[in-house]
Amino acid sequence: MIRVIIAEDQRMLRGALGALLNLEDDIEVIAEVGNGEEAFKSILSLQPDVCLMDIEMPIKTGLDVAEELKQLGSPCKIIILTTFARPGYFKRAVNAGVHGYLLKDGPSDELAETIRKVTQGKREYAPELVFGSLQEENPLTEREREIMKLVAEGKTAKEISAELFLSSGTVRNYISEVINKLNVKNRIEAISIAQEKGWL
Amino acid sequence: MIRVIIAEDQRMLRGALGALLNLEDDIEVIAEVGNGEEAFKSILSLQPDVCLMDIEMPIKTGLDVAEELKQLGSPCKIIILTTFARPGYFKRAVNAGVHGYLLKDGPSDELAETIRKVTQGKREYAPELVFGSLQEENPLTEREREIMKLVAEGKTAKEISAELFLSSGTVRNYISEVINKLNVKNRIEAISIAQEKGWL
DNA sequence: ATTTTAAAATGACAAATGTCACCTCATAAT
DNA sequence: ATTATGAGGTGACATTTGTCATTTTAAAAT
Repeated sequence: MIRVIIAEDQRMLRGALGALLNLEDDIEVIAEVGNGEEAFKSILSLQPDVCLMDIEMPIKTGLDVAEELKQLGSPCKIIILTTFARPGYFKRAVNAGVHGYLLKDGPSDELAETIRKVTQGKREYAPELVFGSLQEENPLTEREREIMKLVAEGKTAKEISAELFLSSGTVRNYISEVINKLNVKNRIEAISIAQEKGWL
Repeated sequence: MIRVIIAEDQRMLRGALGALLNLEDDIEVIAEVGNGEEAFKSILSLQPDVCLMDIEMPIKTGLDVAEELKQLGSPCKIIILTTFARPGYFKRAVNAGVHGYLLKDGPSDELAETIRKVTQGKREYAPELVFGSLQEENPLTEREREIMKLVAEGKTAKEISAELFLSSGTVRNYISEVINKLNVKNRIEAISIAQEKGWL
């Protein structure tokens, strides 16, 4: 019997996946949790074979949990299940030694099969990620992201400069640089693109 | 036997819900589709009793579909299933005569029960929406929304004026009016607020 | 028939934005 | 010791943006 924990903050999906997996004779869902911290705790206490884990969850992300478990040398196999095909996420997940990385856009009927493979030590990654077409790498520096987030809230260069203890000229230089990098014509388009790609 | 169609663009959730509902003896999932247009077509051709429908889907939103079906006088009961508790969405849904409005954050085990109630003509709305703050109404006119959508893409007043056959001064007047209505200081903040409230 | 209202336009003005060339300073690399 | 490199800065300039008062026109409302 393969013992599984599901960590996913959207209740409807969590419940549905639980029901779906419980249909399989060789799989048993022993817990369903809604945030990263609970996931971490219940993996330690219940010692499941596999944890199906979302990335964006309250308190701790799934990647945080995976990294901490790796440090502790936990034998629990992690399968990341997320909406996001961002290369940054994927890279971090692979480094954290996760055994699977699936997309919520993928088919639900292969899920059980993936769980079985993973318990045998195999690894399974969504083909979209392994082959090309991974979303572009975030080209913005930390500082640029920080500033663009404030820009996206509608703050002016002057306000941002006061908040970050810079001159307003410097802020405008940063924004200008971002506009240039993203190859767009103004800050609003830059916001629009950056948000769409998840770079913000 | 209650015949159900599921319209949801996230495959994993769609598949899992399908499996979940097929467990019930009195419910049969006769189709699963991934966008609004397919949903519309298959409701007309397959004549299901109930359609479980997401709002944000490719091509057509679930609300668009619900409204068109109402016009045609379709007997199919619609249950909206969405992440978003926006009052604008909810109100539009009620006006379109939908029989249910559930949140993806809600429990999955009441889903089958809701479907049964709805087929009996009852209506079921997520309590978060019925009680508590069905807050602010969208204060923007059709024209203002149209312009703000373009503004949010980073288009300049001049570009928008060319696209809508207006003068750029008029466009700026509209934007100014929106900024005033939303009580913010510039177009970017206006975008930020309007998107947050789902007014866009 | 007259008044209201809404959509669209104009012109003028101050403020904010985007660009660019060039400067300073500290730290890392050679 | 010298050279990049990167974070931060300045000043100048042309555009764009935001505001406002005022006008025109057509469609509704009275």
